[in-house]
Amino acid sequence: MPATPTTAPTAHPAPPTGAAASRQHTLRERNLSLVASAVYEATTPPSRADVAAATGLTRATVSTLVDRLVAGGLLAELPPVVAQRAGRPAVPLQPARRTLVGLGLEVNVDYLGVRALDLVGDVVAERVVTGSLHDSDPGEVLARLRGLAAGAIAELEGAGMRVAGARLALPGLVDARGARLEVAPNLGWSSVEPVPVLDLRAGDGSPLDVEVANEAKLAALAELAGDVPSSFLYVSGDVGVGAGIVVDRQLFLGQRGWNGEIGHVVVDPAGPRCSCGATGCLEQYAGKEVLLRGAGLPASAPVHAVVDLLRDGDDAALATVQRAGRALGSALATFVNLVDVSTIVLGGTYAELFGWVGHVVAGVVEERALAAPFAPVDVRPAAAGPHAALTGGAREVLRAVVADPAVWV
Amino acid sequence: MPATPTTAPTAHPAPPTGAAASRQHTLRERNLSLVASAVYEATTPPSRADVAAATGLTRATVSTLVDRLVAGGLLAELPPVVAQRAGRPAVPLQPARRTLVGLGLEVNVDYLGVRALDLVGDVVAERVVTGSLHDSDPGEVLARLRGLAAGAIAELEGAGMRVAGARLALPGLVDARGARLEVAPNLGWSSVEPVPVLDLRAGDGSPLDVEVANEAKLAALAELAGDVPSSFLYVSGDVGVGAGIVVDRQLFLGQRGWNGEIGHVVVDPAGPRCSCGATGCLEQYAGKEVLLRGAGLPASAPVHAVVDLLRDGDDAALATVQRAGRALGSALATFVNLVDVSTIVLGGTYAELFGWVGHVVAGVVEERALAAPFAPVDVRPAAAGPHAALTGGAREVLRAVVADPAVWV
DNA sequence: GACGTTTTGTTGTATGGCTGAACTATTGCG
DNA sequence: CGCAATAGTTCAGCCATACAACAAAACGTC
Repeated sequence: MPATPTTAPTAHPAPPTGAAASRQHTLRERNLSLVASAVYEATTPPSRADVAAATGLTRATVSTLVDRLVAGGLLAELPPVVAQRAGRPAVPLQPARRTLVGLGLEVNVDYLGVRALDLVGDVVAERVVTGSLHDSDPGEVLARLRGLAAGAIAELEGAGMRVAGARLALPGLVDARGARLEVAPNLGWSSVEPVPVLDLRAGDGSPLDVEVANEAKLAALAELAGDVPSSFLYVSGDVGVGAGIVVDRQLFLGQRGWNGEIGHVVVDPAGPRCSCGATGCLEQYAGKEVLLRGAGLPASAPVHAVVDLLRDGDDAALATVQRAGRALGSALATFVNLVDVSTIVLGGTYAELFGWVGHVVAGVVEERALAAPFAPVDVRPAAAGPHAALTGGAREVLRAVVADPAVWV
Repeated sequence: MPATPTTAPTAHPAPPTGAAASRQHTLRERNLSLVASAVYEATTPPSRADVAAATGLTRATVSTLVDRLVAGGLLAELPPVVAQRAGRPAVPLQPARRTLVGLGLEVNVDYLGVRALDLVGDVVAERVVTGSLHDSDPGEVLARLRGLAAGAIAELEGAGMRVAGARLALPGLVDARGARLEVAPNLGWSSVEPVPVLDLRAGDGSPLDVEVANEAKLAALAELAGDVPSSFLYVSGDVGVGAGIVVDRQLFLGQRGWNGEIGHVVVDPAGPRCSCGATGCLEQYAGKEVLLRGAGLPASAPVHAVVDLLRDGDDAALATVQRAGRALGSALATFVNLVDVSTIVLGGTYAELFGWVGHVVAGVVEERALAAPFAPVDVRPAAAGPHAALTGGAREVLRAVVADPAVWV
């Protein structure tokens, strides 16, 4: 720019505005990513010709790109299927198995764990340890997590796989660069930089790419593995209530990745006081501990205990869950009005209680969402299993690989 | 020369299968856009060498690209300034004046109008007609707007300018393609397709690229002309209350562009009934007509009348405005928690009343926004003048031109 | 005021990556 | 068995950029 602040005149300084110049090399990187994505996102293993048709590239170009990806261990050729039509049989392509893996890490209030996924989505390693981490010591907990992760990495590399990186899910506010946890109220952590503490390394000693992210956001990404629309809202119900916004299969993060804090939406200004200082926050109606206590159970009981009470037709449990459903519905209607998505995925606690809260939430949302008459809002339970954030974190690493495969070939 | 309908990505969500193959031609288009943007966004007219340094391209490449843009009427060379240092003096580059223009159109409750901006941001044509359009007939009103626009287009083309396209701002829900207005409660319109009704054409008869968008969102874009951070929330206070979310200088639209409907956020479930069917919506506390009536004025009075009362220390006006400020603050805190931005720009009615509502809003937001302790929320009045959506619409057209200049050279 | 220095902008020539068309490979079908 | 159909490969051509040398237009300095 004209008055370039501090640019050295000699070297190749990165452009300040983020948009980089396109050279021929850029072109190849983009098309490499395009081809990788086409294979990665296809429902049936496509041939080179299929990829060419899907991307608009010529078969010649696709061939060279595919060859490179196969050599780099990102794609694999399957044995040619017996064709039922004329012509040379196609060679189906698939993401490679057991070559590159992504690591999902998580520290949450009730457990900590590691999960590794390869490019086809298979879980190739997993270690989960349960136990309360309420008001725990970050250094001590992260050291334990480091142990779990190091074990998994050693096991994976022993089996000939490369670890592409890791994502650490935490139930709190994480800064923009994915380096620093500002605060996680339910863990009792604040101002923690977990990456250097974890200090994860590959077998050859080279440091692993590790980034921290919010738990609800990574859990949202786990849903993308299943049959879900390209835009949705994921609500993670636990002790706190968080959310992830996915638009066009991509996380929307806002300015600093601190969006989706639905737990502190005002449900009723005259409601009970919340730990955040305000009154009538959603968490005071639909937080896990409030739900448990409302059903007459200790705050540390498993959610399944509430389900048992509901099955028995317990009045207190039913009333509490309905009250929570109405509050959640009201908050979600606000969310839908402000963010505009037509699918809401209820995860965590709410997935378990879906049979009892689902229709209550859907009813209130339908009533208050402005766009509902034109596009009804679909409320559904989460499809990803337990510890969804682990899967989401691992998937996120692999997504980054597919989005920029040049580094790995 | 003809106003070719552009396929450039506009303010609306891209189709799902976005990524296209990159060929050499793509490369040139991208770099052309990069160079155009560099000049367009620079604070001081940069030289070719400055642009090369900023983009990372070589001076040779920048030269050929700039030459093409100059020939196409997107850039202009300024007379070389007398250099105060050694070396051949640089030729400063600027967006071209009076060559390509963007058209902003608007139909709102109190007025309709047209405004044309050229690439340097000068207003080169304007026609605004005031008068109530409450419960008006779409066909009749759009015919009047068509007259205004056609007059402006003829005037501009008479002066040798090309019209690149137009954006029509409407106070309601607009569909994803920017073609159809679903509903605009305060106009009493629903299910309108304004583009064929307007049927705007260039002098040679070729159809103009016209897209419809929400008024608050286009008004938000108008703020980008001034000194505003790259991410902010714009709130447009009028009869209804809408908002635009800008992240990284780009509108965030959600799945279908229906986000930001803050007017129907629940402030108090026990509050008054709203026209949308629910109770206690923000609009019932901070809508323009509620404000006016609360101050003892007729609903059709200008906002300035309230300012006069406030200056005189009128108790009813003061109480009403403070109540509105608290409600708005509460809704905005929710917004900030859900979307994560640290700057709130108050526009429309609230810009005029800023001296009285600003600190009230800021106080409530600071209290309820979860991230406030780490990053205080800045609440400020809008900088763009009246009818901001007109400016925003025109700017949006020009942004699309700069983002894909290949069509216009 | 001639000359070296510095910075800008403009020539060439080289190179990398994609296209398009021709070619080979492998099947089904009559 | 020959032909049509489809998949994948080879190779010349093209296009946009990089790189390097050069021309242009200032300043500084003795």
